Amino acid sequence: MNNKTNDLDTVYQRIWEAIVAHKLLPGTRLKEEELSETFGLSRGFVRKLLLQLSYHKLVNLVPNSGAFVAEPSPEEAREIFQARRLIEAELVRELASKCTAREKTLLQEHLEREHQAIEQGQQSLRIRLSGEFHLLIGKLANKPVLTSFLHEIIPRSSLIVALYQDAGGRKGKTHHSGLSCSEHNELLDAIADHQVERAVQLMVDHLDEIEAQLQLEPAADEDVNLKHIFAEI
Amino acid sequence: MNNKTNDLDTVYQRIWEAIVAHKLLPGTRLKEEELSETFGLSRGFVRKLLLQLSYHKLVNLVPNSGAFVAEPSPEEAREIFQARRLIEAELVRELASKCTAREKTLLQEHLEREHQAIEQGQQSLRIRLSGEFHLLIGKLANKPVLTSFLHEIIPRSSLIVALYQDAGGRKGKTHHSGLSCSEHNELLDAIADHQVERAVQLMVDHLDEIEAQLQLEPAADEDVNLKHIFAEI
DNA sequence: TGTTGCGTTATTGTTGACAATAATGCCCTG
DNA sequence: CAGGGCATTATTGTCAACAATAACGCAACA
Repeated sequence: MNNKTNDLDTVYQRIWEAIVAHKLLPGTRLKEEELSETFGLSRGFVRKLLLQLSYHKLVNLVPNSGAFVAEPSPEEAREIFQARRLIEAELVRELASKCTAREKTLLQEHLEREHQAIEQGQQSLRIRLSGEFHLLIGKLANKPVLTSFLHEIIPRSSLIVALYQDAGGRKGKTHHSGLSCSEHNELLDAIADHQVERAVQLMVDHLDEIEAQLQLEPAADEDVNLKHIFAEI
Repeated sequence: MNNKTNDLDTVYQRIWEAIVAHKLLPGTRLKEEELSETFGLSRGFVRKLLLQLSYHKLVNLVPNSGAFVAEPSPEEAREIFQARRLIEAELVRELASKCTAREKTLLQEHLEREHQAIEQGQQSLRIRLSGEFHLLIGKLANKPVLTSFLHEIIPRSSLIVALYQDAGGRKGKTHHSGLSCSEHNELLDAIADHQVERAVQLMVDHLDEIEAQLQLEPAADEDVNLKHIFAEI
């Protein structure tokens, strides 16, 4: 029962993967004691964990009530992608302007791992690596502030993609893993070749592509709306 | 000794004002027990408080060592302003496109309070209100994600301005309060008149103006650098 | 039968005591 | 007298018991 790897980051990642893999559905309540005995952590640690998850908007922390895995709205989803385009375009611009051979290698190695994950069918690993590619760009661009913003929204992006990609009608498109990876490859080439504006455009297109594959209908008018309507009091 | 207003937000704000007003100098250690008896809070609360301050990068939380008020580097300062230009240009663009009469009024009322603070010489209030004007723009633009980013960097901006504005040579420019406020006025007019690109330009210029008034020399080579140099181990 | 109020239970929030750790100063030794 | 190790002290980190709160179900009444 007790895995050896019970530090905060590991558990954080396990929960994150569970959420993204739809093992934990949006709205699910995460009870402190339950988590605490599942992972063999004290309740204090679980509390910290939930706090972190809530900072990243992966769970909703309601005072005196509990922690629930987040269900980002379509509006939220759209704004997340707007923010990503804004920030990542800038990061790519910076990196493409000054990308060294060493940095190119690092990006290539990362893409290689992405590729392996796809071949071996490790879906949740693939999603994580895909996100981390974008984070790596920010890191190499040497822009800690903008990159920290990315750290906040990329996990949310993953949740959004998991939620809206083939949630509704399931219109044939199962996974776009290969597409995403090839787009990453193309992007890397442009960055390494210092084709600044082309790289920027590729990044924007890439993000548009991901967003376009989501089924972001105007928002279902369920009973949930009651809460939203009266939340402003 | 025990003020009535000892909730978390209030204390957070008091500490923030102390930092920005240079009552608490960068590098100062904030001992948990000290804060706890100063504000009549339990150590647990103080811990939460410090955690929040560290999320906003106003204090540096070193494990097993303590909390120190942050000393943002010139590079950090520059990136903060770069990020602000990026984000706030977008927010202004959104708001200027769809600014209603009611929103105009809200902004005007805010500027009025700013004006009063200047007249009455309430410096720290003025700084806070000035930041809150920018946050209000984000809020009215109805972009929670981008606005949450602003919430993270505007307090840092205030700290940076306090640190670098008349820190070094003190070259005659004491305060630019009036300037900043008049720029806010001009910006408001452009937004309310739906002059989108002009408003965007005014915002960028405004932020440039603030940054230009800072003395961001390459970084003072004090003993502090030792820490930075060996921090990468 | 539907609803309102109350009592019980389950869950979160807080606190204070204790453990672990790092800073400090002292003493002992070369 | 300088340097290194050790003991002391000050400070942070953790935990477990307790308090507060909200969810739930039951029962009484209209």
